[in-house]
Amino acid sequence: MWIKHGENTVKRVSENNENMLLLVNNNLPVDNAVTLLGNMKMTKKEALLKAAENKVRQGGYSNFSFRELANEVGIKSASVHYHFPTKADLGAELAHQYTNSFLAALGDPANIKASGINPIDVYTQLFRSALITDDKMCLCGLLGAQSESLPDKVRLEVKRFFNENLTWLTVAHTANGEQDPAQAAVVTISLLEGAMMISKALNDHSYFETVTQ
Amino acid sequence: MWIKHGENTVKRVSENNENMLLLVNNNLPVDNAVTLLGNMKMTKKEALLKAAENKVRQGGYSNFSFRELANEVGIKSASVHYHFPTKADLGAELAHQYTNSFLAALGDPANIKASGINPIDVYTQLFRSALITDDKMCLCGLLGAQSESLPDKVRLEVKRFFNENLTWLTVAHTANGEQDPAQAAVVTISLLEGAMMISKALNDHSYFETVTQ
DNA sequence: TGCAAACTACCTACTGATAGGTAGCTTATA
DNA sequence: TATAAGCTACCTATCAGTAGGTAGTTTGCA
Repeated sequence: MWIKHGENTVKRVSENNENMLLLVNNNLPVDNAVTLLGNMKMTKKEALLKAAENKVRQGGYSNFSFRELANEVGIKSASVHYHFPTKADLGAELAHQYTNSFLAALGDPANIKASGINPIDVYTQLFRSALITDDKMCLCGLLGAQSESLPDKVRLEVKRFFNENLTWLTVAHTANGEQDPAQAAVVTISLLEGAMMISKALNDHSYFETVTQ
Repeated sequence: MWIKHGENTVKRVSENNENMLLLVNNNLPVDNAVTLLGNMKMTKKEALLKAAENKVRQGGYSNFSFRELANEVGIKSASVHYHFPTKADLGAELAHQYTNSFLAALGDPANIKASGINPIDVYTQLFRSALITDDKMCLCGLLGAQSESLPDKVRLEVKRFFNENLTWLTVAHTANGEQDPAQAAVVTISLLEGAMMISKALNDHSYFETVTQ
């Protein structure tokens, strides 16, 4: 079923899911076909990653399957392999993008400090919103804990998350005039990841607040 | 193959694993049949829990299967159900015993303080040996992080671990004359679990040492 | 004889993965 | 401008392997 709509073509993809509409912008490459999920516009690939993120942040790497993701996104499980050849590829790309988004949201610690704000407060706030807004663990925190059982390429991306975060925090603590910024960096990230873990385990965000206050 | 040996009967269990010997003490109830794993004497049930602990501390709750455990212990997967009706029962008992062993190893914080030792140092040392000696995560730390995806009875035991630990630490910090012992307790456990997570993720125990020094 | 602790033999559900096919679109060529 | 070739993003059908779990049976001891 095709509906012409200006420069776009809208197609109903799934018969048994009325919300699943494929919107093809005729000026865009086919590659950028987007899916309307409520108000969110995203490609199938993005939707798959988003669905996987939710699952992994609840129960770790083995908490998602190609079938589950496919059902949520409205395609068949075999088609997921078109976007991600193997599960490890999906996991690695997920951790990679998570790290990039995280760092982008943080911004430059020097600029933050220059504008009169403590970069450590910004860092803490990002962890807080990950826990409170999403009510979920840090993706790489959970994956880091189960590091030993991960495929190599996933473990490598998780390592990258922590190395990049330690670098950012070391710069931030240096800007704050800390005497041992590298140590302060490890303490900061340990405290936040740990507080997140306790809050999830006891199902009570106030533990996170107790630690960060 | 059975070998009489005094009051014991030794049986080779697995053909392709020469170390797997079943030692039945004829004076003990059959229930207490013990397995020789290297120098360790333990019942099949204990051996199953030990094998499960190793798996879970590497990759979480879904990182062990009845088949794997059975192979390691030298019985069939169906026989595991004799000791643990369901996987959730096994997981719950595992977390329960882990908590008990942990608390037993800690001892009484008041007694420790009375003998002139800082109980927080004892607590830190127990975490350190869990990480360094076993090269593994804290069982309940990993399970706590993936709390949302656990069966109810397992999640409950994990909660118990953290509640008991927070109680212990609050008593310890009170003995130390801390102004806010409850807050100090959450900070202590967050820091240690977090440091463990980072050390596992980056595969470098020195991060734990950096945090605890 | 009764019971603990295993066994054999299965089952259903689900896992990630592969092969081969197709509709609609784009690009290069004649 | 028409057509051939190739691409994207899916599809159906199927695979071997593994998951947890069950029913009924056997074994060796007390």
